[in-house]
Amino acid sequence: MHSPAELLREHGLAVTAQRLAVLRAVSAHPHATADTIAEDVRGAIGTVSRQAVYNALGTLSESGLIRRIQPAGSAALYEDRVGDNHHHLICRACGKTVDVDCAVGETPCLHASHDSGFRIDEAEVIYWGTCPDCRAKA
Amino acid sequence: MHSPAELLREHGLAVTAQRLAVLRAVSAHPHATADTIAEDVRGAIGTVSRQAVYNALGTLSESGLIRRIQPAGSAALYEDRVGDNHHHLICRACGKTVDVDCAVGETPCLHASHDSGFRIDEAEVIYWGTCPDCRAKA
DNA sequence: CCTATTTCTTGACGAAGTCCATTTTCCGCT
DNA sequence: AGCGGAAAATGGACTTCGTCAAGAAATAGG
Repeated sequence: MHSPAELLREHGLAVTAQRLAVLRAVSAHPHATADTIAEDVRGAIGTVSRQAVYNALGTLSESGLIRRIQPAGSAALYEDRVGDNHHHLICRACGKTVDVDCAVGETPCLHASHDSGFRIDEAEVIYWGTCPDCRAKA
Repeated sequence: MHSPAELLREHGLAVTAQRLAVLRAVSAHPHATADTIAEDVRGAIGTVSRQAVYNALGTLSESGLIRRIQPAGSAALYEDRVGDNHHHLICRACGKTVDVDCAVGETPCLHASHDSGFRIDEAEVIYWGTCPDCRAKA
């Protein structure tokens, strides 16, 4: 088992209160925006600059400790569920975002029909629809 | 065969020089940004307000005459290839975007493993990778 | 404990897009 | 053709999300 602090060190990152708080916040609020994360972090450690939050989220994403998703028409969202090739289902009406496992198998759509010579490293899948609540309202 | 003007009328939209020019521009530059479209339109009809371009692109997208894709880290792109469930392959380095047909079949990933009660209307797939040119440079 | 490096803070800046009030254009009707 | 109401375009201010950059502070390793 690794503590969050150890996790950071293993990735060559300095351990700071801000980063730890960001990690915790992402874990506590899956699919939250940078803004929401910042608020949570402020509640936890008093004050953080917006830039520190963006830095932390960016660095942690690059290190693979968290994952960033950027759905059309909204700010970027962050989650701590990484390494398991899952996708997202987003409500067009209210923005509610839920995880979905891939329908097809291990690495679902990881192979395009024709790769045009590209070296593909990720297949990003977003399902768009209407959530039960918003369907009820309509 | 439908002329562009007829196409607009059929969708209950007024026919304006701006819209026609936007349609032509999208057709001429697949995967272009609103900005590029605006420039092309200016070359064609002299002058357009930015807002008119955004309006046209938005309206045409809603009517299904063009399609908008919003890749992470770049402005929205527009294309006129619609109705054939195809996806996109984008180079992380240079942003080059190419169409790919779905690997799995007709409506490829259109069914998530568990829909959480959502009514899903679209599966958006973006493959990320490195294009041949950028691989050569590296 | 001391220094070099990394990280955080602050504030200005930038891109992409939206809002809104006004003017212009389109389109069905006569 | 000409007219009147609806739809669309214009121009400009404004938001939101995010980046850049310079200096201050905290971290890590000897």
